[in-house]
Amino acid sequence: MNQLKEALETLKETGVRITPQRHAILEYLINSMSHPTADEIYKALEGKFPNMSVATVYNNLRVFREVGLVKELTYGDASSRFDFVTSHHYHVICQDCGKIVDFHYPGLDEVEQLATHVTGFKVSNHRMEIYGSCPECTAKEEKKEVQH
Amino acid sequence: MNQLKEALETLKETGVRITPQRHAILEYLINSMSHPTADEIYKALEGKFPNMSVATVYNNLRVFREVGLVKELTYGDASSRFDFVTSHHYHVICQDCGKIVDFHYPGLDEVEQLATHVTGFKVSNHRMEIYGSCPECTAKEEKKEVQH
DNA sequence: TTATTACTTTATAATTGTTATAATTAGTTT
DNA sequence: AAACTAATTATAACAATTATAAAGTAATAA
Repeated sequence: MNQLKEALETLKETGVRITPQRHAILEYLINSMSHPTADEIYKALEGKFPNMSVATVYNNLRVFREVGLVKELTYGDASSRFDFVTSHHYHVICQDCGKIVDFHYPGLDEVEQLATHVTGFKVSNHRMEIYGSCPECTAKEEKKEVQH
Repeated sequence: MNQLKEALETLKETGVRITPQRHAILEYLINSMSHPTADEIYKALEGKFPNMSVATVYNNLRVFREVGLVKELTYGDASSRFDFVTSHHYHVICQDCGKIVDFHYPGLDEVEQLATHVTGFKVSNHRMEIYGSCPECTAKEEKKEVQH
């Protein structure tokens, strides 16, 4: 149940030192139900750590990613978003407002297997995202249509 | 058969002017069996168009994307790669050398439908990529193992 | 304890992919 | 041809991220 405790345990096991900053970043990632950017994390912890550098946030997010605690979701020019890894899930992303909603679905093992077979790759993982318009944005769009 | 001709036809239909630069970029995208970055395209066409600006490449790739001729694959900080849209296919990406291989697979309509149902989003499309190690890199890796 | 070493954070500079801007050129429409 | 619109160029700006060097902190060894 206590994800933070488990995460800290993982850090210990992998020999990653648990600094106050790391603790805080992890805690924030777990509690935040959103998928924050590095900058959002940085700003959120400004109160607690007035001297913390942005680089620290980036460094530690990378550390967490390498240990497998955190997933990085990249979007070209825009900021990456970071997601504390819990169970296997995908993301549904609103193309209008950028909102990200978790979407639980069994892993696409079949696809991985076929890809292995067809390409000869040693497949390790995959990424899937679903794009569309969230209910709120869809509603707004329809309102506009009516006014025309 | 002639993809370039079809693409130019699409441009005409959508009222996008066919400039020499656009023609060349499209041609390069279609003939290149790789998935070039904007910069690669820029460099490849330097000979033909010594005065062409990088901005032109970016602008036109955006135009092509908006018309649906081209797909943009974003990777966080790293350069986007651009893929001329042919039939529906996915990509298998080597995490060691970055090679991208096309992978034909029926669209994941089922997943989109479920996402629509569960999240209330108006789903328009999805993105899937498979990551792993290509045969060449796997071989290299195994060679290393033996030497240890 | 003290000395040594390795890790971490901080502050800042540098890098890089991409976009915005303004001026120029080319194409279209009247 | 004149007026208008779109496209290209050259350059500057921007924003996300990373590299670097200095300073701080913790772990280990003597």
